[in-house]
Amino acid sequence: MRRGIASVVGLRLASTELPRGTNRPILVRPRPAILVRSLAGRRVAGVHRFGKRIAIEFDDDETRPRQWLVIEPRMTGMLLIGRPPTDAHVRIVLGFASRKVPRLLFWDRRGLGTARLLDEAGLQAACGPTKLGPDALGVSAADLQTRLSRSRRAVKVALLDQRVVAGIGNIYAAEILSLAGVDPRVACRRLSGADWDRIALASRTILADAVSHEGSSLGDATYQTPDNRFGSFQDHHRVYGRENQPCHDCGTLVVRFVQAQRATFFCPACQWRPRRRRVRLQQTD
DNA sequence: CGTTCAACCTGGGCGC
DNA sequence: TGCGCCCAGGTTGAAC
Repeated sequence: MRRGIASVVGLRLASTELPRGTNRPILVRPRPAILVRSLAGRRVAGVHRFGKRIAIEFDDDETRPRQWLVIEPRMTGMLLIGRPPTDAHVRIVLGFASRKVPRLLFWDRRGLGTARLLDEAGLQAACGPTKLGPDALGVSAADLQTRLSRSRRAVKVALLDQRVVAGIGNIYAAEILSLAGVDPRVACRRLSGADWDRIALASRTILADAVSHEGSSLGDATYQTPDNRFGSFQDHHRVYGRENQPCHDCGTLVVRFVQAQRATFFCPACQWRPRRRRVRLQQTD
């Protein structure tokens, strides 16, 4: 998404529109009238990604400090230079005086996304290390181990915590643990160093692979790149969305269950619980 | 500290 | 065809 909108860098804003949402408008800060005025005539100095968030950076000028429009697409939000899937649900239209890139849209069907114009301190508070852990595309086993080795949380739930590691969502948490061969239900403190090695490697591998396939475009969240290409990573999913279908590695049927109010998919044969260290009573069968 | 639940929304899919 | 449910790449805060 970030790379797809990089062509707006250097362009100057000619207009900002916030079309009325159907029911409730998406969360925009500051309120629309002020946001529009704050953005008028600004030049885009850069586009950045912090975990799942995109930050469009605007130069400072005589009256205004350097600021960042931080966009959280959440479930169905997309940044588009091309056409929106529907005319409804266009939330923000940034117009540029450019033939090549006349506009950048934030489209969000469900409207759960947010957009906030922040100064340096606000950016730090929203996207700094207190809110976001190391990026999942480059996370190391040591990063994960120092944050989670004493945690009692189930490893899949912990991987979804953006303060632990930034950028892993529900699809990729399942895919990462599948590749790593780790049971999503296991408490973090039960995992070994070798487990963390495999999880960190799987995180980097799965996300790099997903990015190169331009994401997963499935039913609800039909992701499109900013220039309207659909992702294809859904065709490479090991477990996500594959309930009752055979595991590609062993043929066992993929299981779906709910964990922290989110669907979890895993192969119960390839992703086993580690044996408890505590001695168990002998079974007398 | 960890888990569960509700809330914020729209719309596709499914069973009846 | 219509209706009611369940489900969905997310985050937050309250309650237990």
